[in-house]
Amino acid sequence: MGKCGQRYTQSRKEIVSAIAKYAQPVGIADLLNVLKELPQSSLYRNLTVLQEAGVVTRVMSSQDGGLYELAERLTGHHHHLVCSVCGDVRDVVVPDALEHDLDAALLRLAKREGFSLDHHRLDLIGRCAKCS
Amino acid sequence: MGKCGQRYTQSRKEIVSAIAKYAQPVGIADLLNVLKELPQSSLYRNLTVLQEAGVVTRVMSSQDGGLYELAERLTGHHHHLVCSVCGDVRDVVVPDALEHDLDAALLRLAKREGFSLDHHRLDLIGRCAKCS
DNA sequence: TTGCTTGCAAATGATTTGCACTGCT
DNA sequence: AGCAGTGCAAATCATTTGCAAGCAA
Repeated sequence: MGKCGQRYTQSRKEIVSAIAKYAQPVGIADLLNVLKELPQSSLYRNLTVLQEAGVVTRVMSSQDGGLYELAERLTGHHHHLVCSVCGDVRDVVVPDALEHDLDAALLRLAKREGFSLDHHRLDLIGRCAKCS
Repeated sequence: MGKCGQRYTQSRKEIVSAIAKYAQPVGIADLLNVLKELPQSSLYRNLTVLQEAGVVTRVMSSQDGGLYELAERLTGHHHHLVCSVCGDVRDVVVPDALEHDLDAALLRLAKREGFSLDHHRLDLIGRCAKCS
């Protein structure tokens, strides 16, 4: 991992690969369930470290308890389908053309507001197939 | 308000007008600070009711503690500039043309995924003028 | 008078932290 | 040796809830 003194320990590897196994953001409970021997305090601590290291990202869900996923630089840029009924979150990729137009427009907008844009976050809210 | 048996009580009016006074999403702490005589349990309870009544919306912030704002049907559709340094959230309106294209594209996308789209949420992440 | 509201205090649940200990390097 | 990582239990913070009393329709 590197820069500072963080080590890429066994636990951290396991956490990352556990998250990687899912095709969508994972909650703490699920992770604990998979990594049975890992105490939750360690999970939390490691997730924080991994976040700072830019390896994982925390996704805000309306449901309590945050969800975690691999950082975009590992998975590619994507957005989320958020089911407002069951709280399920799934990844989607929007067409490049749209993404491009969006970026251009948002950059212009941000500039006008004196805001230095880093990236954007786009969620589609609605009902998943199950909850329709 | 109406449909069910919810009443538009004094406290609720005060909460709504307190939120309305801000030009941006407000945190619980700020609200309590303005509505000094209101116990926080009542604040929480009333915010929940107001949310269900479609009057206020809860905005997820990376910082702990949610932020609240008036529902879009009262303020108009808008998005957020989120400062990743100080956590400040400010409203922005994006050009109609873009909004329109976005909606069209997202609707198509959602349909393809078997997801029934209700609305979208778009945040611009970066640094506000102060934190640049 | 029936049912929604309120306050208060206590309960919850998610996340964080202190501390002593283990393990890399 | 010296710093980073770990477990556990206790602490913290935001939010929720039970209950008895107040108020509006």
